[in-house]
Amino acid sequence: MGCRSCDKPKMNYRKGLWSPEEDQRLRDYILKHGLGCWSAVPAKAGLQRNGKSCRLRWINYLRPGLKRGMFSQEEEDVVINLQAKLGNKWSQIAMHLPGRTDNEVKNYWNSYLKKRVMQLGSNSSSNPASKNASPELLTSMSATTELIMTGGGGGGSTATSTHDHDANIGSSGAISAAEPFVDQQHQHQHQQAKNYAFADWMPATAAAAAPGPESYSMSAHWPASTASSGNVTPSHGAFVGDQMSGSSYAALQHPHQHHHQQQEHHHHQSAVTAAGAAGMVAGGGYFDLLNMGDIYGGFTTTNDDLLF
DNA sequence: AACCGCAACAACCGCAAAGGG
DNA sequence: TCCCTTTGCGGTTGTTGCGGT
Repeated sequence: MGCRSCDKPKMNYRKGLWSPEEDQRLRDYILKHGLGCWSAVPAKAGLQRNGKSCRLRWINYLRPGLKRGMFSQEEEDVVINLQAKLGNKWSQIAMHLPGRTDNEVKNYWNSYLKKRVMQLGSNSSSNPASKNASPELLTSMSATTELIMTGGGGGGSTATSTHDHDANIGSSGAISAAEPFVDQQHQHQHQQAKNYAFADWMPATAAAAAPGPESYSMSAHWPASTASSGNVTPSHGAFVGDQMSGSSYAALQHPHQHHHQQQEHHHHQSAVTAAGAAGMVAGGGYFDLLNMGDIYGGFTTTNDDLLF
């Protein structure tokens, strides 16, 4: 694992959000050279980031094949089930969700699912909707709730560690997707078609059709002034690949209502625009246009083998 | 209009495992 | 076998923007 040939002088690494330029550099470098020694990437790619940051950025955001957008009902159920069975083993959970990263799963759990599970746990006796949930799911959810409850009350959005409770989790086995969980509470804060379309992967022509900061997808945190500076030339494409067809991810279209629709709209309207230019499918899973076989040839990232 | 609380999520931090010299 | 470096993972923090008061 060691990579002594990659030794490099210490330097002041940049921190914080990635600029489009940095993304472009990293992406270009990896597409050209493939994955290798992360610690060498910053220097070779001309980035003032540390390798760790580059790796994280690649895995969580730039990597082709990532599915952005709302979690489908199936994905949600898988997360709930696996969280109950495995605890906070986000990387393992993410392995069952092609296109999702552990960070994304973790964030989704911490910001939404955990509360929902807790809420469900407290309402399950009186909530008629719970009757429609599969026994397995309810079991797992109650188990999850128990784990959370024993972890301490707490509110807020701060993550509460629930792992290392694995021993308490029901044993047996096979992880099966629960039946669709009809939940009236699903008029919830589920993320409505986020559709941040991986827009920076879109072809330049498509990007040109969706000009402005909006075309920079979710790094939308990046100041518009920078993003729209014109220095960035997105050169990638978003597409809904064959990976989607025939899979349960058709369910990405499920019509969850978003409690914060306006907020989501604000956050992601840009990408919708971009996606419109690049071609998108309702429900919003996005895959890269590039030939994944070419790109993934030498990749060893955690979920890669599951993606394609 | 200003302030505050909250939600969402990107990114950082620290630790442990893995692997080469 | 030990030491050092890299990588992977999970927890946590920081940033941004919205809604409510």
